[in-house]
Amino acid sequence: MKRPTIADVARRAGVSKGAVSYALNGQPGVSEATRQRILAIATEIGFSPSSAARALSGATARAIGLILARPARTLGIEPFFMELISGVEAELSARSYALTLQVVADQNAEIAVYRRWWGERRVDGVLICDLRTDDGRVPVLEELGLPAVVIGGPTGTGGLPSVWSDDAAALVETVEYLYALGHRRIARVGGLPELQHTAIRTQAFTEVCRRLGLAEAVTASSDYTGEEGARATRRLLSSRVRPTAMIYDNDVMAIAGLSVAQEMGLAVPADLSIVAWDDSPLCRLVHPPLTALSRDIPAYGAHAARQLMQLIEGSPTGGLEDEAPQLTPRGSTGPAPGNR
Amino acid sequence: MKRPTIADVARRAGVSKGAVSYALNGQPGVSEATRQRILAIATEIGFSPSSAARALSGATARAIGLILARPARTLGIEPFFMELISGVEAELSARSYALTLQVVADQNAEIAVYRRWWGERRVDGVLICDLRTDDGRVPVLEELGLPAVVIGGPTGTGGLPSVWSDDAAALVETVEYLYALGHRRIARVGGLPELQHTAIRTQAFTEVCRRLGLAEAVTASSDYTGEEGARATRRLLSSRVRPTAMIYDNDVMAIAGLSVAQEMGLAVPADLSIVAWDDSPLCRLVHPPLTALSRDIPAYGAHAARQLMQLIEGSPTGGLEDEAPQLTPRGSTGPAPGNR
DNA sequence: CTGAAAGCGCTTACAG
DNA sequence: CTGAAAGCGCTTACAG
Repeated sequence: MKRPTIADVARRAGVSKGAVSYALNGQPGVSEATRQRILAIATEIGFSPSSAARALSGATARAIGLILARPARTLGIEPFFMELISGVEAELSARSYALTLQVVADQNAEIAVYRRWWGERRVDGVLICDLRTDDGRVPVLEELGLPAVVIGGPTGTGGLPSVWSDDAAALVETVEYLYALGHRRIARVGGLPELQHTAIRTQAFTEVCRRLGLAEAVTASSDYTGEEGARATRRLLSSRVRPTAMIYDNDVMAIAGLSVAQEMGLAVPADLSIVAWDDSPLCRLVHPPLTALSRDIPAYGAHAARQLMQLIEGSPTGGLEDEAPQLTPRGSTGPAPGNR
Repeated sequence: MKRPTIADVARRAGVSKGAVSYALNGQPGVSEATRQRILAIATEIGFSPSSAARALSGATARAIGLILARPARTLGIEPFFMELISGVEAELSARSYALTLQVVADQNAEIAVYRRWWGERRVDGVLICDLRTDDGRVPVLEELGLPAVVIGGPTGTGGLPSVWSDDAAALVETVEYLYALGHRRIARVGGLPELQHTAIRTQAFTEVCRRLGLAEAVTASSDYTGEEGARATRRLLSSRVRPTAMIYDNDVMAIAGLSVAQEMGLAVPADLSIVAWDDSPLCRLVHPPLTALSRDIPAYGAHAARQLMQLIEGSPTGGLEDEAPQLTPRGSTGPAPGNR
């Protein structure tokens, strides 16, 4: 089956190729009656303009890129990325933009792909995740002039617009909530320390603990896997004065922490309160269900995609502060031991 | 910054554009010395050939498509898709192929996107997931002549090659293992009944139970969410003669089932044995860790991608049977009650 | 081994 | 409002 081209539509409509192009793209230059006739014929013979030809004649590639630079084993277990992608897609598909996804080993590989995509004109813009402190991708994207929106921030994004949420505020709210429940020894299992949002949360944690006069404000670092979450929990719960509340930087580690607590004979929340960052269906699967910091991740992705579309279309955009994560109390948090 | 074109490379090398093209694509027609000089210049000025121009002049788009037609909420919680994608990517990136990903609401939307991609020449081929019994995508892809590999099967794929694993054999092995442990009342919480692999598993389950003389071979249907897994478990465990072992079609439902058992005061595995299909790190996070049917999902994705590459390059391919899922016993299965 | 040229299928000024 | 034509950046026969 030969794929129809614009010439086929033009011939059947008895007009020039230019007229078909104008009709399809909603440009002035054809009468309304002609436009309708052309559109009907295009639909009838199943014509879609070649994306390559369009891109080559100066229009856009109608595709954006997203690169994930995490090991496959941590990508799969975190619902975050799939939820983000589905939100991005919702925004893109409304405009028939495609999403080009790539999974790479590290940031150098990621940067190489940006350079290649730029040279190939394969994408009109990119969304970048997992912002690091002093992120090497930012200057490269700025140098290339490849439109980019950072998912994260708001600092360290150079001149790139970002879509971000106020993690510091959410962390402060969480610690104050635990403090109100009587907790005085609060520990935290943080994510990869080189990630910007980890640093923001760690700093907020340290500051609010100091302000409230909590001495033992330990943050353990991890790689988001259940194994590391369990190991960090075991270590913290084995310390001389063990914490009565723990905050985890993702749901998988929180669930692993819950298991460790149970294995060590501690009741949750009677002996230990647990809070998970990034709510997910997993948090409601376990017993007790986990108190979590919830946010609408698909919406987050959709907002980032919308900002990028704007940027590609040439409207300046200053980025967007999304809603801060909401503390959603469930069964895993309660009054501190000896405080009931 | 203006992006360099093939003409820039040709000018600096003092050759024609044709010569540059031959050099870059490893075609005969240039001397080795010239080729090396051209390649060095291309690297130096950061030249990558425009994917649009390449695609337009008859070469391939160097992209394949993958469409996921599941609701966002079930996409995120199942590690399956991300693991599959990371395996696909590993195969693609070695050849600098891009992956175009789309998330749609239903199969009609999916078919519409295939038609559009074909018309746009946006992808050279597609990978299709979640094969249904009497799947509407198969005849459309065959009619279009869009190269496609089915992830699933091996039946119901029409003339399309498929990469599949022997789910029936794995299910039989599982039931026989539970039977050997003394279980005589085994129930199953299956996935979406319209999916081909669900049907295959259900049929295998029914047959092996009949062969072993197990009367109560109930299969409950579900949508893979924890909520439905929990509901089905509650219903099955409340029946007059409750099962002593349960098999779940995904890990999330198995974890939900474990929670329900605990909530109903049943010890796992003393009162109830649990088996999860598709092992994942989640299965090792809970207590007891779940016995599971494990397979290498990234490898599965990589194999499918490789088959598709072959198909695109014109080599006929008959599909591939991947390894059957392996039963991995952990703490959630044990002797049937009264059989210890 | 190399160069000049046609052509892929669009978009978009430029004439009429 | 419409048509003829140039041009996007490649690839690939076709001459030399």
